[in-house]
Parts: sequence; C-alpha cells; structure tokens
Amino acid sequence: MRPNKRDELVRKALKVFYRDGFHATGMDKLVAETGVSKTSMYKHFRTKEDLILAALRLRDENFRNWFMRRVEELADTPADQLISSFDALGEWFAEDGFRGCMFIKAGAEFQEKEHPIHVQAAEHKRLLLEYFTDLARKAGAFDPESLGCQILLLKEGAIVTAVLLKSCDPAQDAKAAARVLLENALAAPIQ
Amino acid sequence: MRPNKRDELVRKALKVFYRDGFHATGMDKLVAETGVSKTSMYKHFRTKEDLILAALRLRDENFRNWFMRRVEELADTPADQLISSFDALGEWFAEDGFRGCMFIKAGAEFQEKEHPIHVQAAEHKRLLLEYFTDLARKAGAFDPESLGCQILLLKEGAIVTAVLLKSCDPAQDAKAAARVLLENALAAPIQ
DNA sequence: GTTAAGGTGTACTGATCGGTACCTATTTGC
DNA sequence: GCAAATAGGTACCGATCAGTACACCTTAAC
Repeated sequence: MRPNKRDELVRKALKVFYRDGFHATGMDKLVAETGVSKTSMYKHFRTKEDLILAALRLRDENFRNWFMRRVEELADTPADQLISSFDALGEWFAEDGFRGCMFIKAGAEFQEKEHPIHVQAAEHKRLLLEYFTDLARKAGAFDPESLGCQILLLKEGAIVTAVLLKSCDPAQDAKAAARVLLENALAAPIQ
Repeated sequence: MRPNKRDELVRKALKVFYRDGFHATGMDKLVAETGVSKTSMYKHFRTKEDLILAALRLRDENFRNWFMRRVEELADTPADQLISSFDALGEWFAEDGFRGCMFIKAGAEFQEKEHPIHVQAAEHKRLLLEYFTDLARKAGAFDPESLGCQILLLKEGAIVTAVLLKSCDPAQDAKAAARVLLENALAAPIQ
C-alpha cells in the first residue's frame, strides 16, 4: 500500500471522473482504466465516495495552484490580476480536454447540501471567492466583498457558458465586464 | 394513450429528474413515482433519453415563460427589465425546492457536445442569451451582443453560486453588477 | 355474443452497479 | 529458513440498471 500508488490511483480516477462524470463512472471502469484489481482499489479507498472525495481534493489543489500561478505570471498588480484571471480562464477553456468545472458538476450530481461531496465542492468555491475578495481588497476596491463575489459570478458564468455555448466568447466578455466593475469599484465609493 | 396522460408523466418525471438528477434516477423509480406500469411508460417514451428530452422541453417552456412574465411584471422599460431579471432570479433561488438550473445539470451529466440532451440544454441557454441581447438592444446599449452575453454570464454565475455558496447573496451582487454594466453600455460607446 | 385491437401489469432479460469472500503471491521480522 | 502479515487477483454477492416478452383486460365493431 505504497502512498505513491494511492496518488497514482487518485490521479487516474480524477481524469475519468472529470471526463465521464461521477454517477456514469463505475468502479469497474476505474479498475479497468487504472490496471489495478478491485481488491487493491478497495484497500486504498473504503468506498466510491472516498475515492471521489480524494479526486476532488487533488483537483482543488491542482486547479487553484495552476490558476493563481498563471494569474501571477500574467499580471503584477492586484487590479491587473483580477482582470487577467479571465485570460487564464480563456486558456483553460481552449484546452483539449476542457469539460467545465469539476466542482460545479460535483455539486450538480450530489445536490443534498450536507452531502460530503457537495460540501467539498462548496469549499472550493469559497476558497476562490476568498482569493478574489483578497485581490479586490489589495486593489483598493471600496467594497471588496461585493467585487470579489461579482468577479466570482463572472467566472462561474463564463465556465458554464463556455461549456454550453459556442456562439460567444465568455472569457473575453467576462474580462470586459470585470474591467468595468473594477473601474467602478475603484472610482465610486457610492454607486 | 391519451395525450394528457403523457403530459402528466412528463410533468412528474421532470420533478424527479430535477430533484434527484438524471443518472441517479432509474426508470423503476419513475414508474413507482408516477403510479403507471413500466410497459405503459415505454409505450409513451421509447427510451429514457426520450423521456429526459421531453422533460427538458417542458422545463424550458415553463422556465422561460415564468421568467419573462415575471420580469415584465417587475419592470416596464427594457433597461429596467434587464436589472429586474435578477430580482426574479432571487425569488427563484428562495423557493423551497430550488436545486439550480436543470440545463446546467443536464449539460454536466451529458457532456458530449453532440449528445441530444447536451444540444437541448445549449439551446435553452441560446434562447436566454437572445432574450437578454434583445433587451440590451431595446435599451439602447452600444454593443447589445456583448451586454447580453455579460448579463447571461452574471445569471449563470448567480445560479451556480446560489447552489454552492450560502455566504453571499448572488442575486443581489449580480443585480448590482448588471446595473454598472448597463450604465457603462449606455454611456460609453468606447470603453 | 364474438372477435379483433390496443392499453396495462407482471415478471423477466442480460448487463452493470458498489462492494466482498477467499485464495495466492510477496514481503517482513526474527 | 520460517512464520506472520500484508498486497493483490478472481470470482462472486445481492441490488439495480434500461428495456422487453407475454398474458390479461377493457373497449369497440359487427
């Protein structure tokens, strides 16, 4: 039961869950895809739910690390970083295997508010909200909580729209919107 | 095979699909919930997919009818209607059985872009985009396509956030953002 | 009254679901 | 070298999946 074996299983499971969905992915498919036996799989993960939670934890770590790092590469000041977030998103949307946000999907497939998977998906969004709010505060926004939440709304909306509509360019529209909102939040103490 | 019987089946199936999800809802559960026999169910709907598509069609009709009617009740001018959209959304979020957007969930559970269910979910979003773009045009926005899409982003983001986060009030934040975006779109031909 | 047609229910199909019993192969401690 | 423990594989569990074969029962035509 080497721990790196476990990590490898989580990595592969994450790929399949992201590609095919949670309910649509059976443990048999995962076992076939990872090349490991069912017994070994259940030695590492007590239930399918445990495996999903582990995959979500990895995804949260991967995504936020990549996102924040990329945003830092793209811009220097907090204000510019808020705006550049949507360039990073645009890059993500253009990736080959892009299938939307895993946490939106997790929240959609496990809807009960107390369900551990739903809770974990919510936690991911909370951390992103915190990130945006923080940037908004550092940028000097009058009401950083509001601006942070608005940026988050634009981000989530852009993801959903990128999945479902090909007719518009959500990342660019969201970026333009964010610019207007930021400008407004910096200029007007009373809107 | 009375047609109103079929409608009743669609109505009940819609309720269950919305509450429990698509993959997580078996035909046996639907049969039990509707009180009809399995044979009758399959006389009305050739496959589960057909039933899902019928449910989505009904949902699209119901939701857009309700939404547009409610927005018209809340405001008179196109500009005010764009803003009041988010009050209507807020009312929806506060409803007892609110479980997010059925089409986001459908698109999340059936991800292949050519899948009939995914296509139908996309069509719903396209119609809403058209609605917002139309309002933006009537309101006199400089670039109604962009503003319409931005309003749509805010709406989708608000829905997702309403499902996953209790810490903020997405409908109100989205409304405030929409106000800023609208003002900007009316005032500034070059932003 | 008889017969044909179509709606309805029961009971089933093979496949797959999440999960486990049990056996074997390998490693570990001494 | 040997025993104990642990990792891994096969083959299965009952439940449920989407979908169907077939008998039953009502209705309508004549």
